[in-house]
Parts: sequence; C-alpha cells; structure tokens
Amino acid sequence: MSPRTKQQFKEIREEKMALIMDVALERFANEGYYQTTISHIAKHADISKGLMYNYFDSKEALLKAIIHRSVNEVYSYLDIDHDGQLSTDEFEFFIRKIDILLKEKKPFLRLLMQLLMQNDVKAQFLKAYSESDSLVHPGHEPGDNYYPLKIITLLKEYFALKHEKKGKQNDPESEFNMFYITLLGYAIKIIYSDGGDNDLDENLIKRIIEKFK
Amino acid sequence: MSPRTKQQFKEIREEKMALIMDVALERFANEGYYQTTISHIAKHADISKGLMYNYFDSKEALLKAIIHRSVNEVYSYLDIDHDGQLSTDEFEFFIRKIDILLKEKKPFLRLLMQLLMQNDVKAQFLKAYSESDSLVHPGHEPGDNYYPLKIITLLKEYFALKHEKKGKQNDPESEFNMFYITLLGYAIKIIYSDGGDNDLDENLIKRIIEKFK
Amino acid sequence: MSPRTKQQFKEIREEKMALIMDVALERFANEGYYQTTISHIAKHADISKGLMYNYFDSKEALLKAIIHRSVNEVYSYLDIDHDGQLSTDEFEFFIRKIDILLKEKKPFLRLLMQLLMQNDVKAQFLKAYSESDSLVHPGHEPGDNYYPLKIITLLKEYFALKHEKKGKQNDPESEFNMFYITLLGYAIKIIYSDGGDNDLDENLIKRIIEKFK
Amino acid sequence: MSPRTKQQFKEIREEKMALIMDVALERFANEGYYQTTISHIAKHADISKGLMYNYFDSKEALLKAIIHRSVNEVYSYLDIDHDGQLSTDEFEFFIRKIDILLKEKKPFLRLLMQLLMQNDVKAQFLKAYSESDSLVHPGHEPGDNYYPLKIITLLKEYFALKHEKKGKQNDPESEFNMFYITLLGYAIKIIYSDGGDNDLDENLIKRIIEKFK
DNA sequence: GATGAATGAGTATTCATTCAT
DNA sequence: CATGAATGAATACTCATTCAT
Repeated sequence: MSPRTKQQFKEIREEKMALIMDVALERFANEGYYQTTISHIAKHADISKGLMYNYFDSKEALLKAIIHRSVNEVYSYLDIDHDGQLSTDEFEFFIRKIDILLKEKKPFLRLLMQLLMQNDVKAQFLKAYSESDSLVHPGHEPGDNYYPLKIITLLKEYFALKHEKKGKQNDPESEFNMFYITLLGYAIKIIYSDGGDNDLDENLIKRIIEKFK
Repeated sequence: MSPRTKQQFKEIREEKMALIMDVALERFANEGYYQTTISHIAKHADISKGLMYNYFDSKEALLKAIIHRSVNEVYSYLDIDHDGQLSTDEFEFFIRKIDILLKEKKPFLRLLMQLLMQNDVKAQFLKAYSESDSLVHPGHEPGDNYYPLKIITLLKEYFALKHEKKGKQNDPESEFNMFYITLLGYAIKIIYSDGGDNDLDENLIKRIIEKFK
Repeated sequence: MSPRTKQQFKEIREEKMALIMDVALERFANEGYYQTTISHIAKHADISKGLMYNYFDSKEALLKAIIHRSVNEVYSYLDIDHDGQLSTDEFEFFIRKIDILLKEKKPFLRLLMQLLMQNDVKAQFLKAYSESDSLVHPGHEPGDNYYPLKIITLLKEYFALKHEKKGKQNDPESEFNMFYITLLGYAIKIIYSDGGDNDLDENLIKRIIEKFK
Repeated sequence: MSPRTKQQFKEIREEKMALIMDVALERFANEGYYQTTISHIAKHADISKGLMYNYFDSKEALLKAIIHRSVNEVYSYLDIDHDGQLSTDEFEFFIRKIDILLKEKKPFLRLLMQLLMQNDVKAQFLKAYSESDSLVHPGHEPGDNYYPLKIITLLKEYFALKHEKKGKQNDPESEFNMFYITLLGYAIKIIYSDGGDNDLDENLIKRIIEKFK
C-alpha cells in the first residue's frame, strides 16, 4: 500500500534495463542488429514495445549502451595497466584471459564482428570505439596510449624483446603479425562455434602459447 | 537499325544481368545485404527498379544468383579434382591460389562473412551452400564427398601423410587445426583490409606455407 | 505532526490543482495543446504523471477545467450585468477593461485563439463555449441572451443609440463592424506581442476609444 | 504498350504533387498541421500512404513545399516592385489586392496563422520565412529591403507623405498602427468566416480604404 | 495522496514488389 | 525490354492512460 521508495524504483529500473540489454544482445548477435526489431526484443523480454523507450532513447541508444557495458566488462576483466615489459608468464596469462573472454563474451563479440564488418556510416561510431576508447576512459584523447593501443604496444614490445633475447630468425614485426592472425583465426573459430570440441580448442590455445611465448 | 538477332538479345540480357549483379555485390558487401535497397542498386546500375525484376524474381533471388556465380568462379578457379594425395608442391600451390582468391574476391567474401555470421532463418540457405554445394552440383546429397568437403578431406589427408613421413611431434588433427585457424585469421585480415601492406602480407603467406607444408 | 483537517486537505488539493492548471495553461499557450505532453506538464509542475490523473480525468478534462476557470475569471472581471443602455463613459470603461484583460490573460487568450482556429471535432466544444456559455451558466440554452451575446447586444445597441443621437453618416451595423475588426486587430496584436511598446499600445487604445465612443 | 515518355512522367508527377499539396493544405488548415495524419491526407487524396513519400521527403517537407508555393503565389500576385512612393490610387489598389488574397487564400492563411501563433522550435522556420523571404528571393540577405519588409516600408512612407501633405492631426506612426490593426482584424474576420456576408465585408473594406487612403 | 513503471493504440516513414504504359 | 508511379506491409517511436505499490 505504501508507495515504492526511490531505492525500489532504482532497482526496478536497473534490473529491467539489464534484462532488456541481455535479451537485445542475444538477438542482435544471432539475428543481426538491423534484422532485430524492437518488437522481437520486447516479445523475448516479455515486455511491451513502449517500455524499451522508457529506458533507452532509441534502438541505436540501446546498441550503444550494450556496447558500452560490454566494453567496460572486457576492459575491466583484462585489467591491463602494465608499465614495464610483459614477462613470458604474463604473456601466457594474457592469452589465457583472451581465451576465457572469447568463450564468455560470444554474443557481444559476434555483435561486434557484425558491426565492424560493415562500411556504412552507422557503423563508424563503433570503429571510433575500438580505436579511441573515449567512452570508457573519457580523459584520453585519440592519440594517447590508452588501453586498446596499449595492448598492441605491449605485445609488439614483447615480441621485440623476445627477438633480442632469443635471436630467432624472424623479425619481430613478422612474428607479431603471425601471432595476430593466428589469434584472430582462433577467436573467429571460438566465437562462431556452438559449444564445440573443448579438448580440441584447449590443444589449440596451448600450441598458440607454446609457439609465440 | 536491323533487328537484333536472338543471339544479340541474349548477350544484352547477360550483360545487363552481370552489371546488376556486379553493382549489387559491391553494395551488399559494403553496406550490408539488408541495408542495401533495390533503389540504390538500380540507381548505381543506372537502370530502373522495374528492370531489376525483369531479370531477378526478388532481392533474395538476386543474392542467390550472386552467390551462385561467385561460388562457381571460386570452385572453377580452385579446380580441385584430385584423386590421390596432395604433394608438397600442390599444397603450396593451393595456398597460393587461396591467397589470390582472397584478394580478388574481397566483395564476395565480405558478403559471405556477413551472411554466415548470422543465425537467422534467412541465412540458413547459405550454410546449406557451404555444406552441401547443392546449387553448384545439384546431384550431390549432404554427405557426399563433393567439393567443399573434398578440399577439407584432401588437406586432412595431407597432414596425416606428412605426419607419417616426417613424424613431427604434433598429431595431424591438431596440425590441421592450427593450419585452419592461421589461414582463417590471414583470410579475415586480407578481406577486411583496404589495400594494405603487400610486403607484409606476402611475408605472412610465405611463413604460413613454410610452417605447414 | 497533528493530522491534517479536512479543510487542510481540501486546500492542499485546490492548490495542487491550481498549480497544475497554471503550468498546463502556460505550456498549452506556448507549445500548443496537442504538442504539450502530460509528461511535460508533470515535469514542469514537479509532480508525477499519475498525480495529474488524480485531479483531472484526462488531458481534455484538464483543458476544459482551464478554460472554465479562465472564462469565469474573464466574465467576473467584466461583470456585465447591465439592463439599460451603455453610456459613453461605460463604453470607454468597457474598452479599458478589455485592454487590461488582453494584457493579463495572454496565455489563456493564446490558447483560445489556437483552439478556435481549428475546425476539427475536438475544438467544437470550445465554439459551444463561446456561443452558449453553457458551463458558466448551465441553465441557459443556446438562444438565450446570456453573457457573450449580451455583450454583443449591448454594444450593438450602443452604436444604434449613438447613431440616433449624433446622426453620423454610417449606419450603426457598419459602425459596429468597424469597431469589431479594429478591436479584434488590436487584441491579436497585444496577445501575440512579447512585452511590446506600451506607449504605442496606449496610443492605439485611446484612438479606438476616441473613434468609436 | 509503348513506355511513357519522360514528359508524361513529369506531368504525372506534377499533377500528383499538386493534388497532394492541395489536399494537405486543406486538411492542415482545417484540422491543424499536427493533428493531420499522413493517413488522412492519403485517404482524402485517394492515394496510398507510401506515395506521399515518393514526392515529399517527410511531412515537414510537404508543409514547406506548400508554404513555399503559396508564398510565391501571394508575392507574384501582389507583384510589389515599386521604387517611388505609393500614390493614393496605388494604395487603394493594394488594399483591394489584399482583400482578394484574403478570400482566395483562406486555407493557406489559416495554416499560416496557426503556425505563426506557436512558439515552439518547429514553427521558427516559418517566422524566418515571413521575415527573411530567403526561399522566394534567394539572393537577398536578412537585412536587405526585400519584399515583406518592402511592403511595410512602402506603407509607412505612404502615411508619412500623407501626413506631410494633408497635415492630419495624428502622427504618421500612430496612423500606420491604426491601419495595421484594422486591416489585421479585417483579415482575421475574413479568413475565419465561412462564406459570410459579402455586402457587409465589402462595406468594411470600402470604409477601411476611405479612412486610411 | 503520490509515484513512475508498464501498456498499447496510433503515427511517420521505409522499401520490396507490382503494374500500366 | 524499360520505366517509375503506386501499393501496403512492416518498423521505429510517441504518448495518453492505467495500476501496483
């Protein structure tokens, strides 16, 4: 009988927003962003069409919120804040983390792939994300050495250092590129497999670590 | 002035169809299949919307025709009709052909990626393609050893044989999988780069060949 | 701490209703009735949407209540209850009162203009108001000589009498019509000016009085 | 059997656009711009909803086109291109033209009133129209003495000159303002009357001319 | 009395497809 | 063979109104 408190309203809002974002992410990843209708999302989330607009200004705002949330989750999981060089163990640890992310963030990564693989204007804001990271760390300017680039830099330095030490025959840039395409191929395989053969995947990630560490 | 012969009409027809397919493929690859409108295609091909329907029953029929054509081109370029085992030279030759295809069929491969990365019903027919090859070789049933699978089989046999001969430490299945993800990563890199660094790519493909042949 | 008396509750209720009506009138007048949303009103009045419906059955009921209130204010300010003929001084006094009303009831008059200038069904009830005065004096039938018409009648009689006395060249109906359009034009000018030049307006109203008294 | 020529298509387009604009103007004027739905327009014009969008980008674009057309018609009818001062005959002629416009352009003028009497952002472009005339005479800058202002200037000069010559008691600015509100009141009366008493209106316009010429 | 989450009918707009010429 | 006007089903989004708390 007594009216709901502000706190209760806040909780309702947050739970509902999370529900809508979860459902929408699932649909976006599987049906494609443009093919997913607000009606679909509403039906799957068991809410009315209108309610979505109580929480998000538009379909695009919903997409942005989902990306924002997921990017934050990914970054905070990776938690890269490394000033010196990567040790071999840290390198291995990093690959393992990536592997876990690939398996835990499949829907988000499918959505991301989908959006990044289009050239049209609407998708540009996404590229901005992956390059500038401005929403996650608003203090940084495009040109700073913030997270996404920092990762790349760290890895390149790792390969440069390894080359110095071990004097392998291949130059470090080539080595980094081999590493990059191998991990990319592995990522695609994981993201687009439904379940898949775990032993097989485990064997692959071990070989990647072994080969490039 | 003289009335065109049936042959001439047929040629005009075929040229127009090819034009429409070319334009559509370009738009599909860059804007996305669902985002590309018939109006856009018509405008870019400098024909009327109605004419498109003179040549293709629907937007989906146009898509199928484009895929059909490109799949045929790919298969006939690869020209795999190999009964015995792949020699090392043939393996290298195969990788080189793949590399050339990646660079020459970028728009088609982008379109393909786009469609394969969706789970929804409309995209199912595409998976059918990649698995059954039914349109290209309508006689085959899913289970036959037709082209796409034949390639896989040949490659697996290649790695099995190599393992027997050279007795490398890794089992052939694992080796094949490493090869698969490396090539996949390379393919994605090539398909989605605009121009890109040719020397760098050449270095990569050489290393792939070296590593897996 | 002590429980509020019924009287206090009633006062709170009435103050809240007045607040809502004030805010709504302002928004209706400036944004337009149809363009003003209940959400806007609630936000500007610093109450919840639900509360509005506690006081008014619907948006239209709110509109009617606002009109009702304003019409009553206007009528009670004009306080026309005149049985005989208008004297010259009374005529001048009437114009002065109109002038004051124009300046004090701008928002209401803007809203009224807005509604009267539409032919659609929804606006019909307003015409009913201006012609029948049924809400203000529910006993009257359209055809009675109630207030709005009474004013017209009084003014027409004033011009008829003036014609008899002074024998001006123009017939009284024509004179009334000139008076009507001049006052109408003046009214529009005042209602839709923001602030405006007071001296200029004062000069105009003086000339109107001078010309028609 | 033979396909339509470009000319035929152009004619169809122009007739249909005119039809849609005519119907829409009528509805906008009577129901109000915001209350008029595209469905209503389509139904009244006996076309499908979609067709409107073949000719106009949006509801607002349709509105702009209607205003543009009507403004052009009004200006070309008034055909004010007067360098010197207005003679008495020209002044009378001008009032007569205004009177004719008021009767012939009722729907447009109702629409215009409706839009000008709202403060919201969407209506601002209209004020721009009435003040800058930029669409009609694109060469002019806001500040030039282009048509709408030119009319005002001409009239003010007319009253100034008249004052010099005849030395009436009232200053010319006051006289112009009286003229302005009288004509405004007359305009409103005409625009919002349905048919109305022609003799009565004719008498009014004669008196206006007589009084102010 | 008061809140704001939830609903759903309604609105502008898009676009594949049809068809008269 | 070719055109583009015309259609209508579908889609994103709005907003008055209801209702559980």
